[in-house]
Amino acid sequence: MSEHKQPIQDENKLIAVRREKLAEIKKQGIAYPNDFRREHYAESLHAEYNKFDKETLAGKAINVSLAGRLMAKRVMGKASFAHVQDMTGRMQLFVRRDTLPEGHYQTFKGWDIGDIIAVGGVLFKTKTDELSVRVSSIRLLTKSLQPLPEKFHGLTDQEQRYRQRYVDLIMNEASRNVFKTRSKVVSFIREYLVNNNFMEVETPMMHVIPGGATAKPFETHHNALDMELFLRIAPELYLKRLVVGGFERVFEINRSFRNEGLSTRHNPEFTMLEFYQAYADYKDLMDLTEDMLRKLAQDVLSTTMVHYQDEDYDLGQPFRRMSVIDSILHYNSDLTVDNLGTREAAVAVAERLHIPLEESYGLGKIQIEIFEKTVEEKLHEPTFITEYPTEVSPLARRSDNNPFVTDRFEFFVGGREVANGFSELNDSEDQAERFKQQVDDKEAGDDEAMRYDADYIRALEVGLPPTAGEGIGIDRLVMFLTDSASIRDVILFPHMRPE
RNA sequence: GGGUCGUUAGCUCAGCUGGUAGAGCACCGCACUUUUAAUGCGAUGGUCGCGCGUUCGAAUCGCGCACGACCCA
Repeated sequence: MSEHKQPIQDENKLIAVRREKLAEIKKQGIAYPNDFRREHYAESLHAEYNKFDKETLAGKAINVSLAGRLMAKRVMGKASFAHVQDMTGRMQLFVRRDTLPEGHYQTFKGWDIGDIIAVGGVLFKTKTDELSVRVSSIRLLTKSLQPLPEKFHGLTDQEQRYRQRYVDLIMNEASRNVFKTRSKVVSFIREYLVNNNFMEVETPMMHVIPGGATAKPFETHHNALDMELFLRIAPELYLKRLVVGGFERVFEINRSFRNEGLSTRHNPEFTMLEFYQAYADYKDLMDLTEDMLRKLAQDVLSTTMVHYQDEDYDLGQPFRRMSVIDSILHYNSDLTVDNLGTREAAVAVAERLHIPLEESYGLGKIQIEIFEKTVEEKLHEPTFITEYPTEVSPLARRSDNNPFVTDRFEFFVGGREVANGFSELNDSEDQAERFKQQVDDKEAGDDEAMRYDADYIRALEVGLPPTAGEGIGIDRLVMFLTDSASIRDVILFPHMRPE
């Protein structure tokens, strides 16, 4: 965004009035003091003292000091009520001329909604039994120049909520709660994995060869080295190098970047958990995922029942498990195994479903197209889908029973993909062949196909122990747990076009 | 990329078949010592997203553009 400072004559009158007040404050001394130290928070005061009745509370004479944003102000002549909001909640203030030093009440009356203030006083309960502070000292710490949205409707305009998230967070408790939940989700997962002997690591965000997923990368340039670099599309290949190095359980929670369209489910930068466990297979990870998500919900929501977009989901029940083929047959009663058994038959099915196909698509890719078109959105209850075709799984280990498919699963809930895991391909020769196939696809015009990563092959040649790995989209998981319809609602600063 | 809807005061929104731009809240002034969307009285506040066109006259009709929301691919 360009310079956003506006000429004074363009400012509206509300801001002009506040700027005049600020000028007056500056004239009188330090306008932005930073010597106040608070001792209390709204939420803990409510938790501790709401239970006492008026008389008991008065007898205790609890002195408190609070700071926060002035959110409401009701002046009734020589006394006023106000609400101050801190990071934990709100507290009502009872401000009387006669209990403040000379002149302070008059000053207070000139303050605006949105100003940051500090107060000191004694707790009491009003005649409606609301815990409040009888204010005996009051200071302005930061003058707010921008008027906040109207108190009743608040800020409802989606665009402004995303662009001015700071205002959204001031005005909308629901929005604050989403991001508090998000923070808890990440903390819980970190703790869960660390408790299971996983080690948190950080791997490069800027890649010479973008790998670990099929997606279009963002390109950038290193000036000193004069070379092209890519923002990572996944950390996968580096994390497996670490397993080669002997860190047998590693995880990373961080951003990846994909140069794709924006939608309610896609932001160009998004947060992924990836973790890798040696001497484990994809079934072990399904078990881990199920256990982790169940405990996550219990920890973060205090229940395994999740309400998402008008439906209830119970993460306490065992998660369903079915193969790609079985799921297609389950949701397409008109199809049989034979309809999916050969490329010709599958093409016929796809064409009937109006799925656009490319010449290069093999049977496995076509099966997945049919799966995505007819099954994915119907996978509401928690479900693991397994046996993904090798053709669409260039980094996954082939199944011992059927080399057409891999030891892979994806996890769906609420009709959305949330996790993707598999037994890792640790046969360096097979991996080299698969990279070559990807390179061929790329040359044939698939700009999402992977590149050949020779160092990764060398690492596999050093020897990757039998390992399983998984990625979980944190944004989508948080959407599910916070009943958010759009990924923008769970990203503090979602990508927007410049104003 | 396609479709639908939206953009009017700081915020939330009205504004009919084209005829001088409205409300509530906020803000400013006055009154008010237990209010909580405080109340009462008074005043102020607009590039109607941007551009072009039709018209005597456009917030309103048409075309284009920008930004956003939702749906579809």
